[in-house]
Amino acid sequence: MSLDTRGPVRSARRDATRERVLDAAREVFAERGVFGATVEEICDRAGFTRGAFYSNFSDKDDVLEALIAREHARLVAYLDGHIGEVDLGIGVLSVPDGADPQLVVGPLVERILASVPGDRQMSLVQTELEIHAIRQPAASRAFLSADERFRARVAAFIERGIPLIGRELTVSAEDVADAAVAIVERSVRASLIRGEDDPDAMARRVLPAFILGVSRPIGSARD
Amino acid sequence: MSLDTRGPVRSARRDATRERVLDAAREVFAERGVFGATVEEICDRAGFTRGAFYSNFSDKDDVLEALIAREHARLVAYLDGHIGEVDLGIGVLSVPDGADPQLVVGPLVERILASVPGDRQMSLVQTELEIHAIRQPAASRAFLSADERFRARVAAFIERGIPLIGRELTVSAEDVADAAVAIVERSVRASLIRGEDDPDAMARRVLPAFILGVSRPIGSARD
DNA sequence: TGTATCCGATACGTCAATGTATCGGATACG
DNA sequence: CGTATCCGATACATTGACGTATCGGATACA
Repeated sequence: MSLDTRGPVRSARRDATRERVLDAAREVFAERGVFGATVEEICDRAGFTRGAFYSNFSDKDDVLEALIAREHARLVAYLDGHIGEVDLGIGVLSVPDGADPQLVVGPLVERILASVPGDRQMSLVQTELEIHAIRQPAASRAFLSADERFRARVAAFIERGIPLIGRELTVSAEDVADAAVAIVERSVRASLIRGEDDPDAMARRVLPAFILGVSRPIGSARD
Repeated sequence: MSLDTRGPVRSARRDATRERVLDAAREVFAERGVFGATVEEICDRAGFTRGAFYSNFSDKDDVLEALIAREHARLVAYLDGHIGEVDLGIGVLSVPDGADPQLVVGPLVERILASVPGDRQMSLVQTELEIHAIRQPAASRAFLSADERFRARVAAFIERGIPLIGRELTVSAEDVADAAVAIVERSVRASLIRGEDDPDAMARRVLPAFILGVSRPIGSARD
């Protein structure tokens, strides 16, 4: 009469095949879109038959949910890791009072961009998950709250970072986060569309000016 | 032995049903994605049977191509019309030398945003067409060049507009165009995801600061 | 080593979507 | 008013994707 608290089944083998299926699902969702993806193609790419799939997931929506969770977890882990690094960077950069702000912001942007994954599949999956959330809000609660937390994290980072370069925001950190993310994402997508090599090129050129535009030197209050 | 120069068949009736099919295709591509869309659903929404469809288009790729062309034509027409209006607006706004730039840029941004269509279906279709171009570059030459021309037009508008408010760009007009479009698009999508009412809210708050950030008063040259 | 359990593979029925071939009503035209 | 043409509807064969039921090899454990 063991209590048997097992919810979803657990085993090394099972976890491994779930991972392989999720990897494949990521590819297929990226290339074909959520609705265009077929269970069959996911299985092919994973090197399994559909038997394996249905033994691990109930249907396409189920993998989608699992994938959203995994993507979010990865993204946050990635951010946390690299934003840690960036924080260190800012410490190193710390501002000689009255220095040219361009010269401070440039390297900072450089560091941040270097820590952002800008590959094709990432871009496609994120976009696909986002527009799926617009199409099917009910089916994407997970994405919604994940997105919210991601945004909060970026905003918090900005809020902490700006004072470290001797400035203060003139626009809410959330809005700055949204806009900055928008610029980076579009930079990546534009480079993919136009077949350019450096995904961050546009962001690198624009972000410094943007950051200066939404902030002012500490103490120079207007309004 | 009439020369018979007719390329694609033309008739009022034919054109009308093609339009209805294209409208339906737009809906379905928006809601299901290009790969997820089925000819059947397009026909259902258009109120036709598949017979009508195959009499007018050879397959899904064919409608897609036609839709890309139509969307681009519409967008450009829309831009031309409304950018004309905005030009007038700038004339009216023209700057009292040395005025607070915020006060000049704010209303300008307001005008521009008012002339941007930010509805759900537009946002979904544009995004879908864009990521389809990334997935299938070969199949999307049309979108590619259309996108290029659109971008050039926005850049040209910015290049003309900035001096009219007494400033000059410190970043290329193309980059500013890319980033501004990115911000507006994300503003719309974010409001859709979060179920907010005003699609342009974020853009309205951020764009003025952005524009000031990528420009400087004429004559205040640095570098 | 023997045995129970797990889990991926195989096989099957079902259904939806495709594209073609054909039909028939409407429209254009003499 | 009659006839030819156009074009959307109908019918059909085919394919591919789905989900279930079942089988059998591998792994875990005594």
